[in-house]
Amino acid sequence: MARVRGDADRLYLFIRHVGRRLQGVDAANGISPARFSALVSLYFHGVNNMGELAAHEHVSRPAMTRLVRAMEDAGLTRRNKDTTDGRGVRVEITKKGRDLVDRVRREKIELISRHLVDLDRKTAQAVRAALDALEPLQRF
Amino acid sequence: MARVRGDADRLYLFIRHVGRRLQGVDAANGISPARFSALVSLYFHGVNNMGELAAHEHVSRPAMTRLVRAMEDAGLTRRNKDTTDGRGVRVEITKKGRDLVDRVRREKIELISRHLVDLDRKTAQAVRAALDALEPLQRF
DNA sequence: TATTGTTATACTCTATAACTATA
DNA sequence: TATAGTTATAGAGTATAACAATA
Repeated sequence: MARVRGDADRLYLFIRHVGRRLQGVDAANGISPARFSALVSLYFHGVNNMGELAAHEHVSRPAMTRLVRAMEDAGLTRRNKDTTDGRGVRVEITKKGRDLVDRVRREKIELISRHLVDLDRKTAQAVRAALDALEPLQRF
Repeated sequence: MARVRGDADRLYLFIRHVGRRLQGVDAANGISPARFSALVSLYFHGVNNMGELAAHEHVSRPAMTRLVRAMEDAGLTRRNKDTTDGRGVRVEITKKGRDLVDRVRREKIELISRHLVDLDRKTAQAVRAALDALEPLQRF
């Protein structure tokens, strides 16, 4: 058990440090982590209703209203009325938004890939096995 | 190489999701991620000079001044003059601060451990091997 | 009445520029 | 002059409460 706690501690520090480093890529591309994250939800997760988006991002609805307005001002998203519910708003990612996500995502993956590409086959398999095993940790 | 990029993508998403979940532990303990991170630097990394602390946390000095003041108001740190340089400030973590870090850290590690403890021996070894291999990713 | 989204308000974190005190 | 730290100011993100429009 002491060993498990040691591993958990290492994993925690790893996530903290690498996570911080990846945020730097957002900044270098002129987008905040909060906006980038919302944009990814719009792009890949098919979430485009305002309230759903707030829930998906674990953020209050007023906060999401502001994020969406900022993204809209930057030309990254568009806003449409919900035809089935007069109260609702559908948020849509623009081409410019998709291009930005593609670019930032590519840079982050490159950054990580540079380290993975040098691993020998056995170690690469260990990384894959670890990711498989740790997948449940992502659910929340 | 396509495989490496796929692994990098999975690792990126893993860090994003688990990182967000761990931040919730800070909030549940009434401390912001920024303050908790600075407190950890004071506790474990022997950094206690104001400017050093700002650099270590990748934050401007004015921002660190505010974080330290807030932690001080909460009784988590103490402030001493630097005896060798009249301009300098030494920040010291209090018992209350150490207790908080211990508690939050324990909760985060427990959260991760719950998933690691169920792994079979071979998978646990894969996780360790992965952490060893990915260590260079933490340097920045 | 309940729900969706917005506005109002307030607090935290952040950076840059200007300032004070010491080196 | 240069450096350590602070204060001043401004911008972004966040939440809760109060509100509008629609269901």
